[in-house]
Amino acid sequence: MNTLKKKRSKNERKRVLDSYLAKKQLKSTKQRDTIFDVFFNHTDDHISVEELYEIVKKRNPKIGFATVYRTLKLFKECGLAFERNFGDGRTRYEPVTFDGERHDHIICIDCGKIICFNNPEVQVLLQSLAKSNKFELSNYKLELYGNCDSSCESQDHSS
Amino acid sequence: MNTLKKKRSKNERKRVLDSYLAKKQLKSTKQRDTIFDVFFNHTDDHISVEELYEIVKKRNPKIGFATVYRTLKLFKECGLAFERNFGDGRTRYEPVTFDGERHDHIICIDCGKIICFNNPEVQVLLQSLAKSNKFELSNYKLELYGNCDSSCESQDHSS
DNA sequence: GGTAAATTGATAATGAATATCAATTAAGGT
DNA sequence: ACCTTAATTGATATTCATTATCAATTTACC
Repeated sequence: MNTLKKKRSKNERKRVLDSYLAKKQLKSTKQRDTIFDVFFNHTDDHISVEELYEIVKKRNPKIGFATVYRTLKLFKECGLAFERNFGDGRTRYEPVTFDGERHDHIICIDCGKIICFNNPEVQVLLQSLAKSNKFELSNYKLELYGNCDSSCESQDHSS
Repeated sequence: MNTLKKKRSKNERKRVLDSYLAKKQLKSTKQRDTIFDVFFNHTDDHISVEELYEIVKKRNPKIGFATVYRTLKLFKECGLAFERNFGDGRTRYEPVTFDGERHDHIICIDCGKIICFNNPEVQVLLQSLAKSNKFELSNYKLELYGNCDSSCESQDHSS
């Protein structure tokens, strides 16, 4: 089931990309296909451009990093990827998920424990909030910070 | 009333800064005072370092931009300023407000326009969400990304 | 296959942020 | 007020991520 779902959204993504390329009179290339595969099959969220470049290079060492930059920007333009900036000075990208598969995080300030949650109520509220400000919501970033109950001082979250 | 409030939080901030300087054995300087005044009296939220530097320079042309960078970092360290990264590659700072005046942002992907909003409903919902995950919520980060209605392609957010 | 236009990859260039370092300045003791 | 020490400043150089440039290559369409 999980596999099926993955495959389906991969096809959906491919369609989105292809239709965007057609619309903008851009071309389908091997490099874009490779980067597409690597990016959307990568399990980690929010990968940095350089990390992605390193993986892509293993598949095809001839691909330059400028192309990776350009392609991620392309994915972003057609709504397939989201750009994130944490505090470390490098841009990260994450796949935009379809049909409510998104999740957000609660992070414990003391021990670094991270809990994922998926709350439709939040999504509805934010949607309407954007609308009342005349925005078409396409994504959002939400992180909760606080303290978890358990005695959690001992853990570390430095990476 | 508004003026009173401003004055009070300014004094509170001054106290926070002074006690931090004392604790860390740092020194009080004219440059820091100038930047302090300009930053906390500036009406715009989330000012970029360069924007702030331009204003500071008018008061004291001898202050270098490195000092502005360093001082904003200092404000951040002692909890007086938030560091924010929107998508435009430059770091922005905003004063940390006291007594629940927090606000969040909607950012236009195309033109970079930023709208602030303060929605109690969101805060209540997130509070209960944290609680149901056995977390004591102490802060959160929320940014909405989307497209604003107006023909925003023509706008520019680079300066 | 041929042609026009988009794409690529290597490299140069940009731009924000930080490091360096000699000169200056603040703070505390005398 | 002076002295001493250590922090600070400002000018400049440097780093590092990202973007621009451009000749060579590749794609799409006829």
